[in-house]
Amino acid sequence: MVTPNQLAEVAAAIGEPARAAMLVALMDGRALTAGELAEVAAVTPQTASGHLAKMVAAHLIVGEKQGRHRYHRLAGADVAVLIESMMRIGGGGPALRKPLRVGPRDAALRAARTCYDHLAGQLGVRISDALVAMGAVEIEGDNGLVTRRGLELMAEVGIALPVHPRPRAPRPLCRPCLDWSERRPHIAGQLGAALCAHAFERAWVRRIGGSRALEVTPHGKTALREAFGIRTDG
Amino acid sequence: MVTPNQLAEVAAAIGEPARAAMLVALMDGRALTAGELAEVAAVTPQTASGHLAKMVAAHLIVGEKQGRHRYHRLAGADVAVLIESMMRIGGGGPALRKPLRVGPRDAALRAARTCYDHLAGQLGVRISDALVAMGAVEIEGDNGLVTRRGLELMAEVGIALPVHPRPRAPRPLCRPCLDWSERRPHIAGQLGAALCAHAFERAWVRRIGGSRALEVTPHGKTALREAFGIRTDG
DNA sequence: GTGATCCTTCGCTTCGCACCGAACCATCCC
DNA sequence: GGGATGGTTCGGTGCGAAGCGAAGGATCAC
Repeated sequence: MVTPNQLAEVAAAIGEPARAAMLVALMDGRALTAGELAEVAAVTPQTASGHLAKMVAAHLIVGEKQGRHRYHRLAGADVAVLIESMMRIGGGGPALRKPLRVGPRDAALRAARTCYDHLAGQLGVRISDALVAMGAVEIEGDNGLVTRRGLELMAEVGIALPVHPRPRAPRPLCRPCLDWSERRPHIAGQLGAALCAHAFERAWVRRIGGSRALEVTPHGKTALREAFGIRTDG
Repeated sequence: MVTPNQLAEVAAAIGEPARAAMLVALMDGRALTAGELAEVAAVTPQTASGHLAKMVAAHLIVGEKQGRHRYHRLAGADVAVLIESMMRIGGGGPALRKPLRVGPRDAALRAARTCYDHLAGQLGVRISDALVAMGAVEIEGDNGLVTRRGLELMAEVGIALPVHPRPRAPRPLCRPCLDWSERRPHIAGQLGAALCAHAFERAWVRRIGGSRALEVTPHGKTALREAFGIRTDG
């Protein structure tokens, strides 16, 4: 039998403006402190503490204590895609009224953004397409895998991946994630996270105004073309 | 800029036990009257009326007046997959604790069920695979299309589809829908709905105890093998 | 027409919970 | 040690919403 009450609990944990604001702030995959989350939600620290406890109990976020700070992040990519699909229903209007014009209206968000811990938007999809075309990864339906050639390529570029990629690992090496705006898969999983981290470390991309939107740096344009043959102008 | 408040509105519209129960009852794609929904939610009709109005305002369901009855159904397949993914988070526990064992625990639900208005579960995925193998449909990422050969095949089997399948129609002819338990795409859209309706009309399948779970009838096993070459025993 | 059924609107009560002030732990810095 | 900073716990207040009873359309059956 299914569970209507559990459904209500999860939804109720999201359905409050302050908590929703916190979740949106966590959508980029970063871990934020309780105080920072209190600020983005415009509530006092003690109120935020209660909200965070509720969301942890609902398995939406996880908290980790570090010194006198407590960092919170989304419990998983599942939560991120859940929230994105909810925003699509709420923002884009009903599917029956306006079937077109899905995705964020902000052009910058459509061009490039982070989705949980990996790259999304046109940039994410282009990288994904390029890796498929190069035979580095294979994507079929809901499953994805990194080929031997892909492992070599990542090593060349300098992206570290686990040496023994076990199947059925706690976190898959490569997993397709449906892109919100492009409606096509981009690469998530450990490979997606590693690519994203690498892009930040080498300053291929940087956040626009601390948001989820990204811009590709001039140096990044060159590096992306050399590494994966991707054109990012246009 | 993104919209935390719209997110909260949608979630709040789901996050109440009575409303969640109604949505779960509508998950099979049928349209239920306000009175029936009041019963499944265990509230009085006047309370249910208020709940239904809220969910209509949140674009989760749509209401249609017929005589003195008012039928309500989910606003779209988007809503159905949203609710399924929410139940996955709430029911299966956090993704970090038990990464395996996704999908409904009920074996019958895994085998065959309805998802909104089309077939899902092993049965749905097998039909989808068979149609792809026969060249009747093509699925690529988030897009799907019915080939000329597929139209011929449907005509042979006796499944009616719109004669002029316009691209960008208000509802796509064929759309892949990620299967909850199988984690692979099955066929939704108008073709998926037509297939499901046909399977019910010809008594290929029937509901188990009025739930979303389906069983394939002996006659259905034969018909599915003849029409699409699908084995349903095992 | 009259009665019955289905649904909605109105008024009211009650309960939950978001919010903050104050006080209380934990940790870091000096 | 003392002080400062980040978080949490504890009461208490107030708003909002879920719930039902009663009354009011709307539609069908006769």
